[in-house]
Amino acid sequence: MQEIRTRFAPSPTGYLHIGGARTALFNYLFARQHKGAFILRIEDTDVARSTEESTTAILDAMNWLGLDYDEGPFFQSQRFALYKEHAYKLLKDDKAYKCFCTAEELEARRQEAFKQGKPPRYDGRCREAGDKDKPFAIRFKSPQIGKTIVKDHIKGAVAFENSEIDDLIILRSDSTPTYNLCVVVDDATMRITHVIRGDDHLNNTPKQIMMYEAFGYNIPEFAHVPMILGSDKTRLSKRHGATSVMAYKEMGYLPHALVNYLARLGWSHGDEEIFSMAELIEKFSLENVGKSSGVFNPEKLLWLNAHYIKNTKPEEIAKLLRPFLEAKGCKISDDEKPAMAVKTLQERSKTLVEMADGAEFYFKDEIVYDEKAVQKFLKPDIKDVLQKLIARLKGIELFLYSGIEKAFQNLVEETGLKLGSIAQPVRVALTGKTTSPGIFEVIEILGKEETVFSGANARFEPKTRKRWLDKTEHTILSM
RNA sequence: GGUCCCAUCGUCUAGAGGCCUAGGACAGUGCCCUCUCAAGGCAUAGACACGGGUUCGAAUCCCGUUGGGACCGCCA
Repeated sequence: MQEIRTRFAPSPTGYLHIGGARTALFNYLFARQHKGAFILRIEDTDVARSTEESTTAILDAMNWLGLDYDEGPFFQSQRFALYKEHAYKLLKDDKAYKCFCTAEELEARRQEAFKQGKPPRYDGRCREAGDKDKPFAIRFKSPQIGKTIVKDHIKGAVAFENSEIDDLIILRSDSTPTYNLCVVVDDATMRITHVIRGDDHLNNTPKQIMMYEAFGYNIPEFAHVPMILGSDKTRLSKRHGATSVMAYKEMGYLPHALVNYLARLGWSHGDEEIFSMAELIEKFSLENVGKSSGVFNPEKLLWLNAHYIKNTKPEEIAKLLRPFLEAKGCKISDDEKPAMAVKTLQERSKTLVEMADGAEFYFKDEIVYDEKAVQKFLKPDIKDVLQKLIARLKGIELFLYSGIEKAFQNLVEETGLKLGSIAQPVRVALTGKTTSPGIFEVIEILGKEETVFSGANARFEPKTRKRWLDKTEHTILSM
């Protein structure tokens, strides 16, 4: 049984985008499932547009997504000799010819054809031109009779009339190779068995098949996956929001949430929605990739992200959260507190950015008070109750959830107040906001010292004071 | 303009001729739970683009129409 080999072949002209990531993922899954090899190839034959930064960005993104490759990255720019050799071989075999038309002439003819509403095809005029003492490009002499059938794992058999396919340039007049030549040479020499790529390449495929045949190479299997569209059903672009994979990292997404989302965009396994990487590798199949293009739905991605935030160990989330907290100026000393804080926020955060916002107060000596919240909940008439609460909290030996809860309950019984009318002011006093994790857990994590002290120092005047006061500063509640 | 691809709820999709009064998920709506915000639970609304065939029977097969998309480069 032959080894399954797939490849992802981005061109380094920008960051890794959502569509590319999905193509990479499908190739990765297919290779892993068949215990084959996943190869990364950088298609940088267009020297003018390719940049090293793009290559790095793509590598970073793949690494973040967990798409590790077995071979590569290979750079086409380092294989020019090989392509040139192939082009000249075809020339020698009379399967290609020199074209002396200039780029300008070609462009003018194309414009003219468009104007007349005709297909802008090359007319093959240099096929019989022979040799001239002029600069030339090399064109592939594509067979003009018969049909070429693309047997595609997703689209089925797609037939093209050979007469519709024109002679494409494989070697530019500056001796650099073009895309179609490179892909064929590389896929053949790298022994790629399955070419899984976007269906924008479907129309190129017959040309490539012709070249495989001209070289006498085996034709790989093809699978053309449908495009990803934006909400208006046009090709996904920046207009529709973030398209860069790494932008999602910055927005606080978990890599596996994106992976899971991308896998389910176009592929399905019955009614299942949640897949671990291991499950994806086990269950993925090209047969279950849909034929139609799909709209990228940020809301569902967000839901998946929330799901994984909820269902990942707090310690792991804490690790991922750390840079987000530090970006907000939080100083993280120990490892225990972040994990505890995370635990209280997992059910209420859809992204790590959101979680960092919610966790900020745990880690800052100074918190920002929401003015409206202060005015609404920290009224003087609550001072008395707060004072009583502080006294009770002070009396707790083991400062844990159950004891704290009991302190509140006792106070509720004693004062006849509703829990809410006590909890809300305390929440504002401790967090500066009206929304937070459960107040008992907040108090437990903050600890006795900080709770009692900041509770005592809670603002009752709309000044710009922060929660944590220096011990020497005066307190509003006299203690 | 030519070639090619595609077509089930708003979105992702299940559906391989009878299991479909079309299932699930996200988003929406309502209720429950509740110290806030969430999460969760329950319920609800919502689709086979259209027209012809084939068949006892079609979301499923065929043809056409319409609508979307991709490609037509000395870009990849």
